[in-house]
Amino acid sequence: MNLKQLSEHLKLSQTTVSRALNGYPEVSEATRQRVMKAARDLHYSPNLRAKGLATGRAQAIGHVLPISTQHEMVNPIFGDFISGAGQAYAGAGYEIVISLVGDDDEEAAYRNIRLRGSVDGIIVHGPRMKDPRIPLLTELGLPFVVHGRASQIDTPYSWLDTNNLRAFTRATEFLLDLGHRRIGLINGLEFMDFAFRRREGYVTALTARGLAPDPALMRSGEMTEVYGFRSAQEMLAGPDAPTAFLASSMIAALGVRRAIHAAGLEMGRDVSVITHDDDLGYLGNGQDVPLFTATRSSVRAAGTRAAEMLLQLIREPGHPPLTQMMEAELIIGSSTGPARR
Amino acid sequence: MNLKQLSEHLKLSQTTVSRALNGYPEVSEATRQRVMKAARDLHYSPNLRAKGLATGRAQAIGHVLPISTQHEMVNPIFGDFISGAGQAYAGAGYEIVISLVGDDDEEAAYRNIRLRGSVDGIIVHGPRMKDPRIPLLTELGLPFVVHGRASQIDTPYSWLDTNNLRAFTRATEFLLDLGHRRIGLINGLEFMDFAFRRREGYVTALTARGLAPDPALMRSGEMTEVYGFRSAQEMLAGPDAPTAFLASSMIAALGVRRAIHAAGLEMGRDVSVITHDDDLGYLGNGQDVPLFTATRSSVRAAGTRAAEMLLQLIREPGHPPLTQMMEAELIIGSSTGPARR
DNA sequence: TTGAAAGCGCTAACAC
DNA sequence: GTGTTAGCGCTTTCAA
Repeated sequence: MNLKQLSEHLKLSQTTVSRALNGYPEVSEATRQRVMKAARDLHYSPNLRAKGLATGRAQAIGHVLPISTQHEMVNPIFGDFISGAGQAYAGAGYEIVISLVGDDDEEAAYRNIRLRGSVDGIIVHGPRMKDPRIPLLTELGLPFVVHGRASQIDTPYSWLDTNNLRAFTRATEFLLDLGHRRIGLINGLEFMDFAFRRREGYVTALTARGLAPDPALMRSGEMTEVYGFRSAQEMLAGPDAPTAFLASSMIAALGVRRAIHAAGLEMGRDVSVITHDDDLGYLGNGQDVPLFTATRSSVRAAGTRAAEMLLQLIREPGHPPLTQMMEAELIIGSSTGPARR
Repeated sequence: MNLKQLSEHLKLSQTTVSRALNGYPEVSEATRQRVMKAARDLHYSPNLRAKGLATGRAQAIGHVLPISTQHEMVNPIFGDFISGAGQAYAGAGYEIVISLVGDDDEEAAYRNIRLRGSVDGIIVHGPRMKDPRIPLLTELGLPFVVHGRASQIDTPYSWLDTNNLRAFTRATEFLLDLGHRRIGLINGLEFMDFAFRRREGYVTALTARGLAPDPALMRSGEMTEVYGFRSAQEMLAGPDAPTAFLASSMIAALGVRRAIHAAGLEMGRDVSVITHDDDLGYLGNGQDVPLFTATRSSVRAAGTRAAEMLLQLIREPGHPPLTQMMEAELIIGSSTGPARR
């Protein structure tokens, strides 16, 4: 069933039917009702491609996932984020288009997204500290919102981010307050902006207490379990081993726990661990588990919010950039208890 | 830059340019080269919407995620699966469209996907045992491939699935061989097909050894850490506590480990745990961690394969259904060691 | 308040 | 081998 068929069925012109369906004021209320009813009864659903061609709007939002040989993992929160975003799009009649972009031909890929015209705006995922996509997209004039930030870019752009610096500052302070002086940092890849900011938070807290950050206690890598295990194992084997760890992901923290166990130590007695867990939001309520967390529902909320921001930018071209900071919750469970030092 | 402009620039008709670009044989090689070069130089990229309108093909594949109030989590492997699928699509020039479908208006949603014409085929995620989407899509004539299966549906359809039954049969047998007789099953929601089959595997292995499955040792729920913790805690507190656990997800297994620890027991000495981990494929190599695993790369491979299957079905309408079974790897690490009973 | 007609960017008969 | 022309399904002037 297409517009033409529907209009013939109703003995009206396509124009009138189209107007009735799209809420134009000039159709009489009677016709509108009649059209609406027929559309429903006959299961009419407009062809988005045709509509897009005619209007120049795609009625779709692109979510771009950078796929790199250096960091192969797709962030597991992606599903939750997109499900939140989907909620915002659904109301506005937008579809979601996923684009996977390798780091080899990044510029061409984004230019093509623009030229192909299949999206009206995009959400940029996984920003690096000096992400070239931001000036590029600005130049291309394609509305976009970054999920995260790029610390080394000064020109204004729209973003929504978790306060990673503050989260790690607080976590570090918490451990310092418990008396820890040697705290291992098991961080993500630090060319990724979120990881860079987390380290900044860690370093900030240490230096504020007059402690010099020790490079031997800082690791940066792709956050797998094995990475967490090896990093913690090396630190624990070294001279002046850490009495606490700050892990940038639940998975890496799993490895850290295993290393602690393998060293014959006990979590919460000999060694404390705090995890930042926005990469596994569905952990539950974190009961008894010490962590900073962006829970599933907050990741979803972030997705919805980012989508709303983007839709606003699309609706109002020329609108100045929108930004939003989300604070991470700090949940400290019993097993963090003061470590024996 | 569109076709018209490009053709004017080249002083050729749109037709010829279109043919040259799309590999039709009737253009002379010289013209084709000239056209290709100009297209590259001028950053020409065809408008997919217009192309789709003209051809009737959308050049896009839909991935449909069921969003339910009963199981809110988006499977974290989704990102990896789609990144694998994306690779297959990229080569064929397809885009990825994500649709989130609630369980309230499922039928209407799928009908609309069909009518809107924005995808040429879909991948169905998260199948339930008797999933109504399968007969519906068959009726609609929209090519589809199910990621997983629906045990209670007999009519043939295309699917790609992990051998969950076999994985859990083997895991259970492994524990039985170690001398365990009381094995707790921490399973996913059993109206989901994967969870149903996993229980079948567990039950099969027990009964084959003449053991009756004990309902007190079987749990079904959404796989959070808290769920694993509570389930294991209850079982351990009961009379005749289990000496081993089989957990359907890494996250739930985390909770199980915590419950074991809280009960004053030790993993690998008092209690063994095996995890099926296709929901967290990026765990690493599982070294020292006992688990069945669909690794990140295998999840990705599954995505690629499912996509290839779908593309074939789209290319050859009327092709009989394709099916593919993937075997889970069994990785047993040292900490599984025979339990003291 | 309604309709006729042009056009969005592209493909595909059908000529030549 | 290349060009002309008529759509694909919809929106949007312009006219009535």
